[in-house]
Amino acid sequence: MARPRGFDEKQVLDAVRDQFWDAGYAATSLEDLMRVSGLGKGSLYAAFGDKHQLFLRALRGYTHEQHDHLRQALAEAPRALDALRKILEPPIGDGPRRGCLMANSTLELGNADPEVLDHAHRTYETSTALIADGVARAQREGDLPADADPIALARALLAAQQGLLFMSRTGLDAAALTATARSLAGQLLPDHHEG
Amino acid sequence: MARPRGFDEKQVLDAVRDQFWDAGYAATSLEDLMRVSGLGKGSLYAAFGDKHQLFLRALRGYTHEQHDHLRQALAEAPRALDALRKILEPPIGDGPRRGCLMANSTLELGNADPEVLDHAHRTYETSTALIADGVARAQREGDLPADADPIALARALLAAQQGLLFMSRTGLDAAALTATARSLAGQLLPDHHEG
DNA sequence: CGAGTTCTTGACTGTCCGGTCCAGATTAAG
DNA sequence: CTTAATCTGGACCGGACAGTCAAGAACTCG
Repeated sequence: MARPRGFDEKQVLDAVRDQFWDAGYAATSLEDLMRVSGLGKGSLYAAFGDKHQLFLRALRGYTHEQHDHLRQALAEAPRALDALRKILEPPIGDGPRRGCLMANSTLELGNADPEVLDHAHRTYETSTALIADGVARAQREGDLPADADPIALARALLAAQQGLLFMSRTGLDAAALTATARSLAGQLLPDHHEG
Repeated sequence: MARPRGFDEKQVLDAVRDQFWDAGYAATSLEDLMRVSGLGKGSLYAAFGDKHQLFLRALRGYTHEQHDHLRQALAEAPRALDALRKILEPPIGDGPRRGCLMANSTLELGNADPEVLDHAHRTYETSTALIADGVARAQREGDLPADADPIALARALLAAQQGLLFMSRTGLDAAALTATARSLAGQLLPDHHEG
C-alpha cells in the first residue's frame, strides 16, 4: 500500500558514522551526509530525524559494535589474558588514524551535549565491566596476580588504551607507538606464571 | 604618536583560551570571543588575525605554560619520582572537567587542520623528552629500575595521563578516578628502594 | 593646542548551514 | 486502473557566522 524504502538503513548508518568519524560532528554538514549516504535531505530527516539524532544513532551503533567485538574476543580467547593484551595492541591501522569515535565525540561535544556525555559514561561503565570480567577470569586462570582489584585494573587498561589511541592521533610514528604499547602492556599485564 | 592599546594581550589570550577550552573551536563564535575578551571584531582582527590564527596563539600559549609547569615541577622536586607521580595524579579539579586543551583540539581538528596536528606532535615530543629526563634522573636516584627505557616509560606515562584525563571527561566519579590513577601509578611507577 | 597616527566600534556583506516543505515518483491494495 | 499511502529529491527559508570596512575616538608628539 505504499512505496518501500530505497535504501538500507544499516548501510546509511555505517556511511554516516564514517563521515562523523572522519570529520567530527560540527565539521560534518548535511551536504556531506547526503553525499555519503546517497539520500536527499527529506529522506534523511524522515528516516532519522535531525542531524543530532542521526549522529546519536550512528554513535550508539558504533559503541554497540565495539562491545560486541570485545565480548567476542573474550569469549573466543583460550585464555582471558590473550584478549586483554589485544586491548593494548598498538592502534596502527592501514587507513587514516581517526581514533575512537566515542572518544572524539566526547571531547568535542561532552561539555555542551548531555546526551553524548551520558552515553559516554554508560559506554565506559559497560566496557569496564566487560574487561573486569576478563581480568577476573585471567586471575582464575592464574595469568594475573590474584590480589589485584579487577575493576581498578580494568579502568587502568581502558585509560591506557585511550591514551594509546590518542598518541596515535597525534601522528606518533608506528615504532614509537609499538614500543609504548609494549611498555604499557608489560607493566599492566605482566607475565605471571602460576605459582 | 598614536593611541595606545586599551587591552592587555595576555589577558585577552587567556580569556580566549578559556573560551576555546570550554566550548571547543567550532562551537566558539566570534561573538563569544568578543564577549570574553571585551574587544570588538575589528580590534581582534587587527591584533591577532582571523579566528584560526587567534586560536593557534592561544593554543601555543597553553602548551608553553604546560611545559613550563612540568619543567618547574621536575626542577623543584627533591626526587624526580615525586614529580613523575604528579603526572598521574587524578585530574579532579574544583571547576568543570574540561580536560586538556591540546588533546581536545587535536581530536576535534587534527584530521582537518595540519597546523594543529603538527603542533600536537611537537608538543608531545617535547613532553616526552621532559618526562624522559625525569625518568632518567629517577633511575640515577635509585627510585626506578635502571633497566627501563626512559623514553618508552615517558610515553607510557603520557598515554596514561591522557587516558586519565579522558576518563575524567566522561564523568567518572572522583573515587573511581582516584582508584584508577593509583592503579596506574602503582604499576608504572612502582616503589623501588635502592637495592 | 593642533595634527597625525593608531585604535576601536559596530554596521554591513556574502556565504553557508540546518531544517521545512511541497510536488512528483513509486508502490501496494482494491 | 484507480486510489491512497509512503518515499524521494530539491527548492526554499530564516538565521548565524566569519570577515570587511569606514567613520569616529583617543592619544602622543611637536
